[in-house]
Amino acid sequence: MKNELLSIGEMAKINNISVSTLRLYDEIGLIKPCYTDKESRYRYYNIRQNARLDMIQYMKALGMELKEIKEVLESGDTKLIESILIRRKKQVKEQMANLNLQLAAISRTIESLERYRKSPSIGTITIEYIPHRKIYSMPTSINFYDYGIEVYENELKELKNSIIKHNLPQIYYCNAGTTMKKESFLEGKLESDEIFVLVDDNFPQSDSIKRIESGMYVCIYLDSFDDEPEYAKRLLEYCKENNYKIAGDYICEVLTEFSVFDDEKRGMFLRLQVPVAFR
Amino acid sequence: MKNELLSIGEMAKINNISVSTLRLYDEIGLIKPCYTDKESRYRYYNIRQNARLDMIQYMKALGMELKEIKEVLESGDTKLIESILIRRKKQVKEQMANLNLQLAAISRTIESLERYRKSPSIGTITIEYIPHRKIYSMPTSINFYDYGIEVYENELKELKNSIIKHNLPQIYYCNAGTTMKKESFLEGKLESDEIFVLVDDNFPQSDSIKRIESGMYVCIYLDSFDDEPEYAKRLLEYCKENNYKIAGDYICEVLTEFSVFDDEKRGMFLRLQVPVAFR
DNA sequence: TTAAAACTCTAAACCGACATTAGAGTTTTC
DNA sequence: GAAAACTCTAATGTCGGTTTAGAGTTTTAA
Repeated sequence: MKNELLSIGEMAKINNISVSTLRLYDEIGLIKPCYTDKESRYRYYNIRQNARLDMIQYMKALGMELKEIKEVLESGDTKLIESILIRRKKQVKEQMANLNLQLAAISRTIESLERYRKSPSIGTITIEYIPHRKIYSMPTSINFYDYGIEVYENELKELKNSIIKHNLPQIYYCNAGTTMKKESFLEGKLESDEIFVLVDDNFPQSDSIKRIESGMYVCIYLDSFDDEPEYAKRLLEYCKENNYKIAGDYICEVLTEFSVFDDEKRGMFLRLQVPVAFR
Repeated sequence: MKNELLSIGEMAKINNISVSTLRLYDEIGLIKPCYTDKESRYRYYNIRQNARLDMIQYMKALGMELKEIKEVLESGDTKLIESILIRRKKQVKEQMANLNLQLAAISRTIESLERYRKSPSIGTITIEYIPHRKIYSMPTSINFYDYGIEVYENELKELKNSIIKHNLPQIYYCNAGTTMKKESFLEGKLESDEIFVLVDDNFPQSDSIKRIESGMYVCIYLDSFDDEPEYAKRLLEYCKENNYKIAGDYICEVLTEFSVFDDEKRGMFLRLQVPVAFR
């Protein structure tokens, strides 16, 4: 085999890279053809240049930027590569943590959509066992039942900002809800107590994390916040009629939220629930 | 709290988003301000629009593209979201697998650089225990010792292409090496047998994967392929002088490769090695 | 030798999801 | 009423390429 020159196409082919990428690398000075015809401006490479191209591709595979690769190749400084790689390692770890959260959130969302499709119709009352849950919560500063949706939106924003401020993963910001003290519920008053988002075990521990115990709940389904007062009343009446003993605080839980139908209103699927004791 | 209008800046602030992003979303029709002043063209939002913006941010956090989000919001089709999310889930899993390989490769590279800095000087002969290794290998079709570096480069390319063709992770393409039969080595001939890359346990099983057993090796260090014949000879002589019994095939291993100093030659750190038996 | 096929050239535009900038106009605050 | 703070549009930059158009060059086959 002779010391042949390779055209850009040949060089591209044996290196599994595109011709335009090779031209780009020439342009930014990452790897220059060993010979360029002065007339035709055709680029010609040498098979020995594969070494450099391999190195470039390897560093790219490690996630380094072209600028960094160029710097490293120009300086010939192994300390520089090392510092870049150490930085990159941290980055990759962060990315992986993010992807993990994302994957969990995607799964939750798909499940939530499935549940939505198979859920009972509006107004249905059920008695369900609900496993324990974890919530990230904040006490409400105003009783939004006395005001409109705007106040609720504000409270929700504050909850979200609190998550952001504490550098916690924002991806749980679906499946929100509110609670109300058992006493208020029993009196038929609507008094918000706290606002929350459901989180899972991946969520970092903090003071704002509470556990809602598992148990039997009497539930009613609805699809708009506006109807909450009416449906909460129905729920209470149902419990009284059946002599169920209410064992804890009332929860209004967003099962699915897709404001896809209306620009301004939250398109929702809600479940109001109170724990009941049978003994 | 009144039904106030929010300026773009206020809207941006409460939603932890930039003003320019809000303008972009307006432009592409993802979320339009509920009112635009006809004179000043100032944009004004309503706090109830947070619902839609939240939804957008949530879908973005799930890794959906703006185009997809727009489609979903416009169609109001939960089936569409689901199909997008299922696709996305696969994507995320692939990305995670890639990042895992990348992380391992970065660690290997950092280690390799460290080793390079602490390694014995060129020509040093050592007797080392080397743990077992796994290699992805191909028999050489030409004895490149009889030809130049070009032939070696070609063989290396073929090995790489074989990895690509079989859809195996390319990131192992560092730490290459060659082997030679024990008999050839003993006769002082240089006859390449196979060319390989070192892989780890993450690498998928295949017919081309071989195991090199752990054991005691007599090694010599060098920094250029050109010197291999001479150093291989020294290694053989050393073994003979000390009456070491050569117990297996000769290996030429690239410990560190950084062609950062020279455009055309592989800047390398090599270790020639033969297993020896003491009993 | 010549025509066709295959290749290569430069320069510019495109991708996505924004960020930035310039220069002009508007609203709020003091 | 002035200054500060905000907002507007339109254009440009970011990264790592890919694509395209239109022109020129090299190789292949007849």
